[in-house]
Amino acid sequence: MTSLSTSARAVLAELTRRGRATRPQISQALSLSKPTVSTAMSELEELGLVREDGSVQGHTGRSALLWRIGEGAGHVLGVDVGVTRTRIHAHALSGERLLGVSRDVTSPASRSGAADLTASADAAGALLRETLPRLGDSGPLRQIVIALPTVVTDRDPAAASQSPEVHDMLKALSLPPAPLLLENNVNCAAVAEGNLGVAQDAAQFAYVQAGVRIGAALVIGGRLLRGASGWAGEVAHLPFPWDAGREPVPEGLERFLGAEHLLLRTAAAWPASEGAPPTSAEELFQRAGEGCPPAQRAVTEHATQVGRLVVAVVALIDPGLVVLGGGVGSNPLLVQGVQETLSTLSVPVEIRRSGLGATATVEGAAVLAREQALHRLIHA
Amino acid sequence: MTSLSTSARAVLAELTRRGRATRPQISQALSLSKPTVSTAMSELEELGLVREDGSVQGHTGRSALLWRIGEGAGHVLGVDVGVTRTRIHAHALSGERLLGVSRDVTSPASRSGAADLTASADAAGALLRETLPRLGDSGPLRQIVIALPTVVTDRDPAAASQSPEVHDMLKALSLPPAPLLLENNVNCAAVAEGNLGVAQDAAQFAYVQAGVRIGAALVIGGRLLRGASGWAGEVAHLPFPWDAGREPVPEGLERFLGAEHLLLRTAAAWPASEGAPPTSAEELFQRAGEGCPPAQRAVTEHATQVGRLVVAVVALIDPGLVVLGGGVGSNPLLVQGVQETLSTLSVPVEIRRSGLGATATVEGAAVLAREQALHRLIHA
DNA sequence: GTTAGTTAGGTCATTTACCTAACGAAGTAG
DNA sequence: CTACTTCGTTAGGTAAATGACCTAACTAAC
Repeated sequence: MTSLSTSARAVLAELTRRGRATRPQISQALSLSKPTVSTAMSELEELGLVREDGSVQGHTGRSALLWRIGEGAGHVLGVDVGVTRTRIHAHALSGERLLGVSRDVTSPASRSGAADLTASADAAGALLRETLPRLGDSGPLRQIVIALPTVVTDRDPAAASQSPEVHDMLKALSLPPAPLLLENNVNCAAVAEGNLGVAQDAAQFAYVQAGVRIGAALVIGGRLLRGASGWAGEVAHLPFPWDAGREPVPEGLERFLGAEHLLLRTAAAWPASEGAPPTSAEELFQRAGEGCPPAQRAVTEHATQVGRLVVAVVALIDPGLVVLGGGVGSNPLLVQGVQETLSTLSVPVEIRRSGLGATATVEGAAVLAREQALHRLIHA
Repeated sequence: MTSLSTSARAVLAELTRRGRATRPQISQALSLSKPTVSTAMSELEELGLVREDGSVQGHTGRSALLWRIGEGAGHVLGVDVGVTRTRIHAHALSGERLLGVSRDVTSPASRSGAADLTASADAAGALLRETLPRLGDSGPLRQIVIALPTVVTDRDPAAASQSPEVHDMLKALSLPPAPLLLENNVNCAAVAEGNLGVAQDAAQFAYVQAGVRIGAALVIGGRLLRGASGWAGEVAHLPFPWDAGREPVPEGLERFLGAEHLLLRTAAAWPASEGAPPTSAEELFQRAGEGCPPAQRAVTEHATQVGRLVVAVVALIDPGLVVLGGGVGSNPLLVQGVQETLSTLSVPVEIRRSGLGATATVEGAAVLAREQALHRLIHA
């Protein structure tokens, strides 16, 4: 493809920011003259990257044509290779969703919570092969982002597939040929919160996911903080307990704050008079909401501990906003307890609960894929 | 001043990166033609921003002239308003140091460790008035950065001086008219490590300062991570102890890891057979180095606790490199202990001790001032 | 000492990528 | 219908950067 002119790149970038826009709008936003915007737009139209889409009427004066990203710009895939369920979303480069499908991972490993990537990848691969033909003509596939429930040391699959586990997973997926990036699933969920969820207005925020496992992600100025080798946000490795006299356990926080251990602790403290203890986090929270005292005690205690993790995050990086997500973290009862724990802190911070649910990860992957594809189109 | 042309800006930026460079070097680095670089350089020379400085000989072919930032580019001031000592460094925009002076703060408050900004500002103001005339003709003063031992919520003094404490401090300083920014002292020290110290090769790193007080700073991609309201790195507010059964103390970590409490704990555990316990952190570390068992025990224990703080930093943001600084933190014995504590962690990380000493903060302030001044020259 | 080869640095016509000005087209307001 | 406003195109102009070419200055080798 011939390279775009500078002004065409600028116009394309502005158009992706606005979704739909008229040439006079773009002209004013970029401080470019009308002829310059017109020639740039023609250049983009000839490549199929933009197309006319209606016009603005009702104002005085001649009505302006509206423009948007066209079909020739192509589409992207977000793939969530999850432990219990795998999901695929396809988005056009214009931002509209073309497709969203999901499927359970049926494998013995999925119940223990251990990350059996191959089983998940098999499921995702099958789903992909059924789904891709349904996309029809949506232009070229420009980018795939795969969300993984593991630390992603190398986002570039060429480097990452030197690890046999990743290599096997990629083979099982049998992806169509397109640029590919790997990303951590918590990072993806955080991106979704920033673009589609409750953190859209925040310049920076922290995302803390509490569920079967516990993880965090940081977004600063719209960019993920990945760390020197992809380990940023892996709070499972925090020393816990952290006390002067006691030796902390490696992976201590994971064992302490994960859903499984929450249930074990709850069961241990459960009085016989209340019947059988809850067998899932959902049940525990439901019974706490119904006023069952031992369930309330367990939830309060757990919220306090998650709150201390949040305090640590806030004291270190002062995100201004913390979004709580995940099966346990997005529960309103938990959010309230976390807020109380934070009240002693002098750092100003807001807590919000995620409203995106289980699809946050795929949506984030799709957003990242679209961003990456647009970046390549615009800056190269 | 008339505005610079685009190519002149690019040439100036490249020249500040390289210090000294020839036109062909710049031409190649920026992919600009030789005539373009030459005209841009003439433009800069006419404004006094650059000047010839020797030539490169010994190579085959005609020898190229070397260029550097000139005197007309002016100079900047870094001011460290410290609790016990105040320092001022003046740097030319070329980077070379013009002046470095310091003075003790004589005030009752300085001994208790409480931040009496006014006393420090009085001392800094007096030092400034004596020092400025010595600068001679170094061109215009383009930027002042003041390092403060407090949280800096607003770097812009216009906004910050709404707080009476900051307002009084600025009044006591009676600064010459020039653009002014405030910055946290630990942040400044971290910048110094990244530009002049042991972190020059690191794309990102964390700086942990342990001394009378404890603080941290994060540098990502050459930029300070300041947080939403300037509280990033204020690890003093971390909950401690952090245990399931115990209630953490607000400001707990500060009380636990500060030098004063290290000495109190050491004295409490000091056996009568060893004579009087150490009265300063320097003495404690010296006696530990000489093989005194109770001193060694105290140092080891303290290193373990600092190590756990470092583990928390690493688990959250994976900096890849952690620089230990401050009166206590930069001691080799402490660094060793921290390294051992980190050995259980699966995140790859390197620990280095700061070699800059007590001037790190001013130097960082001067570096920030120079960066800011260059940024304004180049991008406006 | 001389000459060949290489690199620095300047001059000038040309291209590129914008801009402003002006005008017809297409809408609204009265 | 007339007056007015805004859109979008055409024509002409300009500043910045380029490529091609030349001279200057230096090194290496004979």
